[in-house]
Amino acid sequence: MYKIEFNDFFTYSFSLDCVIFGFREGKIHVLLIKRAMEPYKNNWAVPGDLVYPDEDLPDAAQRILFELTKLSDIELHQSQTFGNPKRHPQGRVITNAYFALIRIPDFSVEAASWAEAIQWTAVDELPELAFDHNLIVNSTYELLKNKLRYEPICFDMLPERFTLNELQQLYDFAFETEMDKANFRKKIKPIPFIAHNEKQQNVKHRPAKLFSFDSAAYQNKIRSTDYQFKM
Amino acid sequence: MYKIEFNDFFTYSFSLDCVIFGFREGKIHVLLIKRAMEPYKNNWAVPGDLVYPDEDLPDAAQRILFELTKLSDIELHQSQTFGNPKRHPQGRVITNAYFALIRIPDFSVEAASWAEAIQWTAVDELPELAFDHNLIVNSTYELLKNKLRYEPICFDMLPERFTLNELQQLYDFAFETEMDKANFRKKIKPIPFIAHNEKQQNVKHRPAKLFSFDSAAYQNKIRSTDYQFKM
DNA sequence: TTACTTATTGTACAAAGGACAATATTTAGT
DNA sequence: ACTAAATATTGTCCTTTGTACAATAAGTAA
Repeated sequence: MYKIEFNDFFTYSFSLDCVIFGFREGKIHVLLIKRAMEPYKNNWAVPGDLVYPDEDLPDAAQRILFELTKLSDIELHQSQTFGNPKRHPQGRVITNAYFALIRIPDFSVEAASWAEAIQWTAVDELPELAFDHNLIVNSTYELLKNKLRYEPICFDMLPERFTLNELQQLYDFAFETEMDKANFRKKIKPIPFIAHNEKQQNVKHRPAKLFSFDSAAYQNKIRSTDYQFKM
Repeated sequence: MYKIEFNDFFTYSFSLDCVIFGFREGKIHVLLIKRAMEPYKNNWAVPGDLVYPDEDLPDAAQRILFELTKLSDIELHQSQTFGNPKRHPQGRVITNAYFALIRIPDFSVEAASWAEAIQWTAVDELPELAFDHNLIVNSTYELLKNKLRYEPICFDMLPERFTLNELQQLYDFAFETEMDKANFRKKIKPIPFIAHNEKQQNVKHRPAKLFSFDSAAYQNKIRSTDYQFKM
């Protein structure tokens, strides 16, 4: 295994930053880490690492995500590349952003050795981040919002079983809208769902029905018809 | 100015490839260069170059485009980053693709010193290209098709004055459709055009009227209404 | 003047989208 | 058991958008 570290001779390198999104309490959140070392010690940042010399980018993304969250087999999406020569105080580091969508309750976040703390932060309440990470997160969030429109990736953030209102909350937050409930349901009609004989628990009003995204039926539908996911 | 070259000690580097699109004879074309040197000597490739150590990516893209086409002030869009460790036979070269849209007749292409030949090739007739350039061109073309749907960038490829049929030909080619002429015109109604008192020349039938894209009116419209370009 | 070719506009119907009302199912309190 | 309160879910009307296809207009070439 390679071991790469910043040192006095460091001048040119390539890194990969993971922007990890989740959905909680009606808002899309990003996983942030508090840096335990210089530069930007004690600042919040998104988890990233240098890419090994013979490592492919998707592999590096999986590795970095796993090292941080212990999650594997997560679909990772390439975002943009950021290469401003001044973006890293210690030298030229071109970084490639990837993003992943996960279910927040599915794992417990723990600060890894090089991180002092770790936490989920709502994307509309970001603090000032290390390096150009505000730019990275915001650009990637724009990309996410775009993908939410044309790909059924919202289900990677929602619980496996969710209510249609939770689904709408996600879209209302992302698109900054307040869609009519009835019209929202008409809009999502073409999406294949599995309706469960199970209802919301612990609410003090009529509980909503729980649904799952029917991935198999979706794959089938896009293959055999000219259906195109659209929100 | 920096001078960077491949040599025996070369192991790790960062380059930028420009995918330059244009529209001609009803088809979207890509500008290809025939390499005059190893590796992949005599193979076709998209123009690219190494990024200077203190050069920002948009600057590098402008420089490389200018060196090749002598065009400046062209809007460049970032595409994807390709980092397979085996993509370059002489070492690890991570490359970032950018793309530009230009009006083919607006300049004459000339093979630069390091290129033996240069030519426009229709995107549906690409030969086998050097490195992973087929992957780069195809991925970037997918991105272009997506942007054509939501941004009025088609006008960067069309002549300043064009017929509505030429506009439709561009979209029909990109989307692999054959839209109804009448319905196409209804679809583009919201787009602000300048209608000229000028007609197509040298056609042996009723000549079509010429239009231009009204950029100022478009900017105004998206600012003051909730209009969103959509094809 | 006429045939031919493509440009441009119109009409009728279907599908999708939005505003808003009506009904249904729970919990909590009496 | 009954009622109020809260949210879930469905339905209706109407406007906008999309599609198929027909009709008309304006050039060229004999």
